[in-house]
Amino acid sequence: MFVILHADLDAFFASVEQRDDPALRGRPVLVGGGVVLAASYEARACGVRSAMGGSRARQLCPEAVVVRPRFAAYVEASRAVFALLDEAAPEVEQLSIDEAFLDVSGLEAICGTPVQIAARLRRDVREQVGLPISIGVASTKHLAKVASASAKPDGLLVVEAGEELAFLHPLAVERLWGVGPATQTRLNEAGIRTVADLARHSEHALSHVVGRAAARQLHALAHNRDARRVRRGRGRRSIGSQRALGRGSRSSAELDAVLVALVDRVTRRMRAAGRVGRTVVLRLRFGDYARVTRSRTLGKPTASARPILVTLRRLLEGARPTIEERGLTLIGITVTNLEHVTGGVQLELPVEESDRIELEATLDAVRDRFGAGSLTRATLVGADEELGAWMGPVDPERG
DNA sequence: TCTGGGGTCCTAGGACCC
DNA sequence: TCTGGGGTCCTAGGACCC
Repeated sequence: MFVILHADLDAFFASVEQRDDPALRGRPVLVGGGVVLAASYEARACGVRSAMGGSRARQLCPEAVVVRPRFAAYVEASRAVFALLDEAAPEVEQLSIDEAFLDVSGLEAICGTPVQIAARLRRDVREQVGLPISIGVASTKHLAKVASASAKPDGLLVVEAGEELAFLHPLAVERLWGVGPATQTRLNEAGIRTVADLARHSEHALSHVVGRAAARQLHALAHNRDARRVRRGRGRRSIGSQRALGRGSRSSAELDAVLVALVDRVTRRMRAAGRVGRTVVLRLRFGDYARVTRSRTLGKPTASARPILVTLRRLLEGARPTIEERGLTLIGITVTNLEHVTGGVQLELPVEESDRIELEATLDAVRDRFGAGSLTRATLVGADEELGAWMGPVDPERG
């Protein structure tokens, strides 16, 4: 039985602004003018939500103070919080700048009960970083995440062992992680409104409503089956950058300059991270807010600007008629199919028995010893062909 | 609701190979 | 000339998350 904490800073960017400027405390604060990146709880009381357009937000909450985002301050605050999280548990999985899972199983003798750990963490973050943080405690990741959302703002919610389904089933389906507007609409149209409704349907029946993969996930979650473990980051799968262009039309030279700047930014980040990528994606948004993507896969992975830029220019050229017709409001690029820069060592690990638990433990030990990003490829060579086929699902490439 | 900047994962069709 | 089944890779789009 596991005990998992989900820790989530409340209205993170807005809370940092209120911490650093006493004049903002107790007042509705919006971070970001064009689009709301974060809204303080005072602003949320008027109905403002993050990702809302700035004009709509000011209409709902005319007395709100709008501040410019200060990303450096948020990164700094996040680092300070994660330093405390890392002290609180051996296994910490960062989900985003303001959110993490902690595995506190088996720490009772040393650190106290999970509730004590969570309470201490909340106090430390408040006293040492000056920010409110909500924590959910439960036996699975998913439930801990739902619990922390229920605990907000500045709260602690524990779902006791044995009480999981009683907590989960009355909730509306959109409270589940992975159910957004589109899935919610489909489920509602099928008469499914609560998690209990979801639990009454078979996985097969759900697959007709939301597709196979989503059905499998929702069915499992509705029965509180979630075997995902807390683990340190796997390393990113893609690196990208984008730029909104506003309404006015741009010359080819201007568009090319934007493209060059984006390629420069992305390839710098790739080199800094020691990553190379094979697939280049051009992302465009038009005047009517329709979006398209165009992609090309290169012969070999790279992090240098030239081949990536040349590829993107060709893709952009292909889209020129549409751009001229509808106007362009956003250019984005993404490099995916990332690999780590090769070099380093190759290890050969003998596998004594055809036991995938053993093998996974061995791979985990390699990650622990050399870092999560160290393991880029595992080739399984068996004494007979059975082994390779049987071992396939282990999927060690995901290191 | 009139729209930022990052990401992740899934689906589906087509090309191509055996 | 017509016909299988399975697998992988690529491309495009969609949904979701913070």
